[in-house]
Formats: sequence, structure tokens, C-alpha cells
Amino acid sequence: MTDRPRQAVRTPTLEDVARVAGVSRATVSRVINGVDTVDLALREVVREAVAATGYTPNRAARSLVTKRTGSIALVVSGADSSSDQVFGDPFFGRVTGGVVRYLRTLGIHPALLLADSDQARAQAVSFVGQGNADGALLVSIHPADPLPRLFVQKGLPAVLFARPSEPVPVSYVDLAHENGAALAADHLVARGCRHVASIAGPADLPAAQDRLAGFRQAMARHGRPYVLVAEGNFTVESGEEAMQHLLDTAPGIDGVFAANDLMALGALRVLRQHGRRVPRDVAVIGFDDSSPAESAGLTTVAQPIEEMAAEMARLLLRHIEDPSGPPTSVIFDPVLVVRDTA
Amino acid sequence: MTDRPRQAVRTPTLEDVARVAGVSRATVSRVINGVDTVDLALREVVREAVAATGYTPNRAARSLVTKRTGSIALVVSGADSSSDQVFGDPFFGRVTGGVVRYLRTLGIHPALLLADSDQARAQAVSFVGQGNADGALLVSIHPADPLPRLFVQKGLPAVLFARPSEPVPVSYVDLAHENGAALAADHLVARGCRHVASIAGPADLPAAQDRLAGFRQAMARHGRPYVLVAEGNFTVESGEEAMQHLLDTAPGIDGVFAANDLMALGALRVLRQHGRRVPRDVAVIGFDDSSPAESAGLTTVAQPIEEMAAEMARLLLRHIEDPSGPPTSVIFDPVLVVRDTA
DNA sequence: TTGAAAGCGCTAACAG
DNA sequence: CTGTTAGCGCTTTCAA
Repeated sequence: MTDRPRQAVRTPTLEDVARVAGVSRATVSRVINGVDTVDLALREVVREAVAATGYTPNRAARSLVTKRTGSIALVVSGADSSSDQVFGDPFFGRVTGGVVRYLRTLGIHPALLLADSDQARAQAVSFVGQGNADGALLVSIHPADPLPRLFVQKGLPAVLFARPSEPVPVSYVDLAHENGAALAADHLVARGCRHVASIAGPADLPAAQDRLAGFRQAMARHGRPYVLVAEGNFTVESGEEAMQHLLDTAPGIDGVFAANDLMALGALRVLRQHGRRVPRDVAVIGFDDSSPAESAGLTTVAQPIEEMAAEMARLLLRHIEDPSGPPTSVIFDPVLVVRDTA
Repeated sequence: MTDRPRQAVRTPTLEDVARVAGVSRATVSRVINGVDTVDLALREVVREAVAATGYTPNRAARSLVTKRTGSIALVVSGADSSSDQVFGDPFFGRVTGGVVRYLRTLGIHPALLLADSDQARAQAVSFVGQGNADGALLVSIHPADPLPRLFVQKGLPAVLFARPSEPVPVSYVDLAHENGAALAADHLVARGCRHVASIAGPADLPAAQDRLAGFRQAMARHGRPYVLVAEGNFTVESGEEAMQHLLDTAPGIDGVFAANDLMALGALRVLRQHGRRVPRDVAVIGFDDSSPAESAGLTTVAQPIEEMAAEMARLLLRHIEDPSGPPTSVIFDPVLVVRDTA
């Protein structure tokens, strides 16, 4: 209690630990970094010294010599225009939550960037290019986002959420969209639906195409090679129009699979306007398990977003660890969430 | 085209710039950092050398000597339990967006932390305590969050969104809740409402209290010193119950101000169940301008969240710049968004 | 006004 | 297996 340091408490350094432990700085460094060529006894001594001094590595100093920052960037890439509310989007929210929760177990906290213009994209690239982060997690709303390519071209470690629409040699996590659609198909058939249709998403979206293909294949397996399809653009309105069109074409429809929840919700509305009871007359299944789906009681196909986000981070860390490793993709299986509409 | 460097392109350092400019490292450093004791001519020479080399400061090296990181933490502090979806919350989304957009103009990208447990809070504190960030932006869902105090106790720069429920000597931005409530009161009165009631928020929430007080005061100014009040807890259900209670007590009600949108939505539902037409029979105003309010066409009081977020960042940066400055608060004025319900 | 030199705290050869 | 030594790239006295 008598000999406090004269000045404001100086953060302990390696030097201090070394002195307390009676070894050299290098040895302490080795112990800290888990190099296993250190005598077991010394290891213990050092550990105690670390505890005694309350030492924590200085990241700047370490970073200066290792050329690594130990942190990563989470780049959220909305559409260039309507990106006003990107961060409020529950999808981004869940991805972000998954990433943050996983990374903090490793003591790392991602830097958040928004890439909603060419300038912002350039900024994001140079942010990690200049070594402010060791790599980037890229979460785009648009599969044709130019950002992935920019990172790959500079040789910067990056991992995407969802396969890009144009092939880029980069790691990503994605959903087995076909399987999700198959889940919906199986459920509809099991319910006894005999006249099943699908509201598909935009043709330029890989995910939308996969969902449609998966649905068709599954229906074919059930002996229904032909499926009536109307195309929407993932909005509620387009879902309404598509449903209207479907009804005009085939009034006897008793099952609908929409490629996303919003369109399913639109379909629901039109169906009810036409006096169809859901699910009794017509069963409806969406995709995404978004929050409107939940509040509307929509049966839907869910993706394990948080797990996918964590895996994304894991992949990136591995890439940073071993930059020569090949691009990898990890595909997750969806789950059917049965609620009131099917 | 002939003399490329033999190895992978080395990032240019101060040394390189100095050589090109024909001056010392120190001079370049001075120019970079805007020290104005440098000869104008030299200044120009250095600038050209910087441009020629494509130099960018190495943050780790700079940080090592200045003891500053040049980055800040954005700590999102949900309730300890139900924080599953914090990042999906549109409120956090807007705050985050505002912060990110403002900071990126300064080339800084916040590290995102989630403080949803004592351990996570400790981690957040030590993250900035150990110099991984120069300060923290604290966005709590709960005004009694212990986090602000933890930061203040350690003397770490922090700025809050919203005044804490217990006084803590810390800077914050907040809304003039009273004024917002007054806006609602004025609007109701101007519409001709004669029997006005309010659904208040939880009594332990400063904001809720301010809203109620502001509403009462404004009504008093309009010669209506007495206002019927029912208390809710900011959920839709509590809004329903409160409205039911209000209707039981005073069936002649023709105007309702709810302390948040969710309760207003609940009120709306009950009102309609009872055959009241809105806004003809009863006018309803909410608070927050949340997205459900928008989709429901609810008239509501909006806060300029993005601007508040930007100001929060500005305050923090100023604090980091001058740690001796006193805590400051900046209060923003709300705006009435008139939609269909009043 | 400018340069030389020290040193921030750490890791990584390289000897021993 | 351990210690010595040399920097990583930058800012900042201190002299000149």
C-alpha cells in the first residue's frame, strides 16, 4: 500500500512482465503467443507474472511488426440509392448479430463499413488494403455487387454472404435454396395440395433461380412435372400481381410457394380478397422467415442466418491465417417453419 | 516499365516520401500532421512527394507513439436477455447508419460491440480501456444501463444516446420529449378534439415521463388542465389494455396521445374493435415514427435519429480531442409526422 | 524552420 | 530452449 507508482499507472509492457518473471522479453512474447518451445516451468512463471502485472499486449506494437491488425471489417453493401435503412433491415441485423457474437468470443470486434457508392466501395477496399483490418466480411443486398471483385483483385481476404451472380474466386456461405424449395414442395404435397403454383423471384437472382429450380425438381419427384409459375420481384405488390395472374390462369389453385415472404404476403392478401380461405382452400408458403412473416403467421422456409454469419467469420479468419488456401463455400440447410398458412 | 521493384510492392513509408522530397522524415511528418511551422515551399514539395509515392500513414506505427488509435467503438447495449435481435431493431439501425455515415466522412469506421451481459460490458470497457478505440458511443435500450457509469469511472471518453435515468457525468444527445408531446397536444386541439387522453409509458423511463409531462403542460396551456391517463409499458398489448381502460372510463374520448407507436397501434386496434372510426371519431397520435407506424399510417412524433447519431459522434470526437472538456448534452427538436390517424 | 536521434512495445531472426 | 539484437513506421524532443 505504500509504494504506488509516482505517476499515473503506466500500462505494463512485455519488459515489465519479463522483469517480474526473471526472463527475457522474447520468452514472455513466446509464452504469450503460445510458442510451444518454452520450458514448462518457465511458462508457468511467465503466466504468473502476466497475471501479477495485469499485462495485456499492445495491439499497435504487435501490429507494427506482424503487419496484422487482428481485426476485420464488416462491409454492408446496400443498393446505391435506397440504402437509407440498410442497417435497419432485419436480415442485416441478424447477420451482424451473428458475426459480432461469434467474433467477440475471440476478442475481436469488427469495424462496420457501409459501401453504398463507388466512393464508399473504394474506401472500404483501401481501409483493409492499408491494413486497418486483415480482411472483410461482405454482405451485399445485390448479388451483382462489384465489391467482391474489387477485394479479390487486390488480393485482400474476403468472404461473402451468398454466392455472387458472376463467378468470382472468393469464399462464401450460402443456403441450399433448392432444398428449401423442396421442403415447401414436400409440405404442400403432404397437405394434399393438387394444384400447386409458384411465385418466382427475379430471373437475375441466383437464389431466386435456385428456389424455383428446387421447387420444380421436388414437384417432379412427386409426379408433377409441370408447375404453374408467375414471376415477381420480391415486393408485396409484385406478389399481389403474380397471385392475381395465377388465379386468372388457374382458379383451382390450392397451393402456392412464393420465393420470398413479401410476395407470399401479397399473395395472401389477394387470395383473401377473392374469398379463398388460407390454408383450407389454398396453402401458402414463403421463404426467408422475415419478421413480417412471423407476425402474419406465414409458413415459410428459414435460413440459419446467425450460424451462416459465424461460419463466414470463421472462413475469413482461416483465410487470413493461410492466404494461400483455396476459396471455399459452405452451404447451409434451410428449415421449414410451419405456421398458419400451410 | 523496366525497373519495377524486385519484390511485391512495398507500402511507401515516411522514409520513402522524405527521400523523394529531399527532406527529413521529421519534416514530412510535420506536413502530414499539419504542423504549420514548415516552410511553404517545402510543404508543397512534400505534398507532391506524397502524391507521387501514394503514401498513406501506417496507423499502427502512429498509434504506437501517439497512444491513440483514431478509431472509436459503437457499443450497442440491449437488454441482457431479449437482445437476440438488437441489431435488427430499426432504432439501432438508424443510429448505426447515422454514426457510420458521419464518421466515414472522417475516414473512421467504428468497431461494433454488443454489450448484453456483465461479461460483455466488461469486455467493452477493456476494449477501449486497452486502447483499441479512443472512446465509445453508447446506445442503450435501457436508461438504467450500468455501462455509462463503467466508462465514466475508468475515465474513458463516452457519449450516450439519451439521458441516463441516474445522473452520470457524461455527454449525451437526446430529444426534447416535452416538445414532441406538445406538438401532439397542439395538433389534437387544433383538430377540435375535446376529450383528450394519453397512454403513458413506464414511470421509470425518463423519456416516458417527459412525454407525459410535456403533454400535460401543453394541454394546460390550451385550458385543459386535466388529462385522463392510462399507463402502458411500450408494447402493443399494453396499448390495447390501456385504451380499453380509457374507453371504459370515458367513452366520449376523441383524441389519444400514446407515448410510443406500439401502444398507439394497440389503441388503434381496440378503438376499431369498438367501432370507433379513426380519425373521425377518435384521433390517435404515437411517438417515435417507427416503421410499423409508417406502414399503419399512424400520425406520430419523429426524432431526427440520424442527426442525433452524427452529433453523438461529433461530441465524442471533441471529447477525445480535449478530455478535460465538461460533459455536454445536445437536445434535438422532434417533428410531427401527420398521416392518417390524426 | 529543419534534421538527428531516441524510442513507443512488440516480434523474429539468429546465436548460443 | 533461451537471450540478444535488430528493426516495424511513426512522432517528438532537442539541437542546430
